[in-house]
Amino acid sequence: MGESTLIYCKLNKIKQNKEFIMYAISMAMLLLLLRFLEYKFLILQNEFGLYIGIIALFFTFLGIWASNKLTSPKVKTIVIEKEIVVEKRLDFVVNEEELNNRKISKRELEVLELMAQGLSNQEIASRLFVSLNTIKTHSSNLFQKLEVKRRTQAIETAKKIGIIE
Amino acid sequence: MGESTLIYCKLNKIKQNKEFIMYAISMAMLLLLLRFLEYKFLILQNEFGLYIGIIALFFTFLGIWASNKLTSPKVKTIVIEKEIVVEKRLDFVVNEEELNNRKISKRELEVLELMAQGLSNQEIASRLFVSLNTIKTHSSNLFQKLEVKRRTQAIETAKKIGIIE
DNA sequence: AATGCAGTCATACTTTTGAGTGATTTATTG
DNA sequence: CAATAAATCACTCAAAAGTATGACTGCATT
Repeated sequence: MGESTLIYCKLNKIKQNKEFIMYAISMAMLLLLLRFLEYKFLILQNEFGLYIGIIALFFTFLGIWASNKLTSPKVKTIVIEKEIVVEKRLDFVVNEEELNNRKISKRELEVLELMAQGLSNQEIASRLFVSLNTIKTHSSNLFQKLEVKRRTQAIETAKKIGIIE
Repeated sequence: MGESTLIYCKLNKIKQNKEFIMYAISMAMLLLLLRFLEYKFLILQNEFGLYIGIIALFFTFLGIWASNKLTSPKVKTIVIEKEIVVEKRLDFVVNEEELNNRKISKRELEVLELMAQGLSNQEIASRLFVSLNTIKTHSSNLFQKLEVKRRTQAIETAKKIGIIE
């Protein structure tokens, strides 16, 4: 009786109850088959039936234990690829080299940025608290430095060479 | 001797040699222990030794089989996060919805694109083999549909709502 | 002290852009 | 067939953009 509780505990520990119940039933049937064979071929005496059963049980669980403990576990690996879209515009940095090469001043860059936002010269002038003529001068100088003729081209070029976002 | 080669073949088939060699050794020792017990307690006769061994082997492999076949495999889910840097310009698709909602025609869109490239109205007219006045009409209509006042604003808005690159 | 540069502003002038209006032609669609 | 939308063009007028030139200031470098 002490043995059966120990077996029960082991079964609990393994935690695959359903399969082991099925297995226990098949095992019990095999034992019955053996008992039947005892009488058929007169190989065993009655008093040794229990002993054979214990041997069978012991080696069965030894096999289970060996398989569970010494065998590397079956692992089914499912690889899920999760796509993460990275926005490119987040890490915008001003191309300092172009600014230096073309000698574009801070003020000119300011004007260029407001231009790209679609402001008129008058609006830029008001925003920066200077006269309309000053903005015209700045933009004229800008066009020369960017080698363009119009503000739309200036915006296009400036974005391409990376001096505005 | 036929038995041991059979066992060896089965062990080979299972392909977990090292653990099963250890197991085989421990099993052999247990059989020796049982043989020792045979003489100690006089439970078994010599002629049944082979029978006991077969029973032990059979139930051992039954246990191994049961453990391997009836055990559900452990599912290991590996989530691989795959970073995809999206070039904003590469996968550009025209926002058809905005075009339809604002009722911007094909020709107007053409003019808008050339505008964004920095062309003047006269240059656009020459490019499309139409008169300057036609381009003016197109751009005027565009500005109304985009709810802007200037071409620079038109470009800005058009890019934002995704109707041009 | 002299030089150079960025930033400012002005004046005069030309070109481009844009608003407003109206008209014609050509498909397409109900 | 009539209605509609798209595309075309013209004309006028006003506003904005852009060119060219010169000048003044403050600041830093030489």
